[in-house]
Amino acid sequence: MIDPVLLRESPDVVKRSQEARGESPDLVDAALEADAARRAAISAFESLRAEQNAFGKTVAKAPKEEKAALVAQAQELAAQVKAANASSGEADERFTAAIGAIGNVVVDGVPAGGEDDFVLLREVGERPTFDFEPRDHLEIGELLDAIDMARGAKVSGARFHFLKGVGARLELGIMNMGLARAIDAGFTPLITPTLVRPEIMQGTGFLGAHAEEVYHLPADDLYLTGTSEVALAGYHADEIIDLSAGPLRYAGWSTCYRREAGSHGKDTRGIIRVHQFDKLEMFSYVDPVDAEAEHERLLAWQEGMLQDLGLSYRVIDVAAGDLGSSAARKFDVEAWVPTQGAYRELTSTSNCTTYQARRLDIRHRTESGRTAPVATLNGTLATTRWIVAILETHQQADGSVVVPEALRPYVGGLEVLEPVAK
RNA sequence: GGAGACGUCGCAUAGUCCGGUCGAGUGCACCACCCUGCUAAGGUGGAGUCCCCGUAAGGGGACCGCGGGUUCAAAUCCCGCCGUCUCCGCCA
Repeated sequence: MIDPVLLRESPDVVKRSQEARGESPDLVDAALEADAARRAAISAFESLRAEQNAFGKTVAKAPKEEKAALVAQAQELAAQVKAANASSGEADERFTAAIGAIGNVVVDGVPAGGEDDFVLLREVGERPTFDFEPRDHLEIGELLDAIDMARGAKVSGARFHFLKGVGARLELGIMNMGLARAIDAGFTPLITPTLVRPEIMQGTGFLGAHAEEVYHLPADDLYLTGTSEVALAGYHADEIIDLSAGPLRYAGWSTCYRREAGSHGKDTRGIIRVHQFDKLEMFSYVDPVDAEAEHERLLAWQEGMLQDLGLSYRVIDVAAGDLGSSAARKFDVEAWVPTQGAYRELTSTSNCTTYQARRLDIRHRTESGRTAPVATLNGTLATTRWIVAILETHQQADGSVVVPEALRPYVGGLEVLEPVAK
């Protein structure tokens, strides 16, 4: 949730952000009213409670014979307190709902508008050209006996796949390459739970507009995570963490599960969009003043990976209307996919400022000794989908694929992936 | 799966049977000062988190795993949930 103090003192800032997102600025006024109502209700309850507490002490000290009369008086007060407590609780719930409906205040400079209103920051690397008809990633994957969609569907249904042989090695290689770099950069590796409790899923904001995307196990009331960000953010929930030595950085390794509920018929071929994949995710807890700088650092680490894998890509500053509710700014790095003649998202990095931390109650101690919410940021360092860009970019006429040099140490020194005769 | 124990202010604990004098004692750790002069001891004081009112000083409220209930009043009684531990069984 956003900072209630900002809401109260600078509602115009919040309204502008809502407008940039294409969402209603009226939510801001509604939240302000709910805030005023909540505070009035709290005050009413607290003064009654103070009276009751004082009265309770006189009852306790009173001699036995006077107690009965005092207790009778106290009963009236108790009923009032109970009612006031209930209405302050309701007012608080209404306020929480009202402020929770407001998305994070976007960072200055984020383009307004929707999906197509992103700002292109840069294009890096030569787009590959071929003197033969390039094959798409699935065709190559099948030639290499690396990707098996048919058996994935047989065993688990549509949008499930097997990675086999060099396919499996390629995925582990990318993930391990990312992990090695993350460790070099000071990240602590973390293999995370992929089933989480409702409050963690809620706290990270994934049960909002995109709740349909999330697998739920009703028998145990647990959610399957679509990214390790969920567990990584929940890791320090309800804690006061120490940032005096700099950011806390984690590299989360996990399988991710997504229902892809709203994307029937989209990207049905191959492993671009699947229900289950693996991902290595960077996650930083930082002092809010350092958040934008950390965002640039996460982006730089991502770009370093793409560059060393020899991929052509562009970086976009995602428009406000296309941000999740927690993100104040998001950069996507999209790789060129030759057979689609398009850039496809390989990584995404979001600066959630204090929005997520406030909901999960993650704080640090400031220099003055007070507590304050931290900022959280996340960014992809490797996922299954990268295989698409790697196979297509580095393919050769005979169906073989050259392994980028930087990746070779992570796939047992393989230099070229050769088609398998069936 | 069966049986039982436990969850208190950083850590360790007292308090819970017999509800009010307990937002809560003690030890350790911590911070400030004093004393002393040495790799330590002693003394005094301070210190939790969150919210509301207030420019501030200050005042008020909530918090004893979480959520309900009983009561004028709950750390203490009742119920549910979560978690930890022990034993038995079962399966790796």
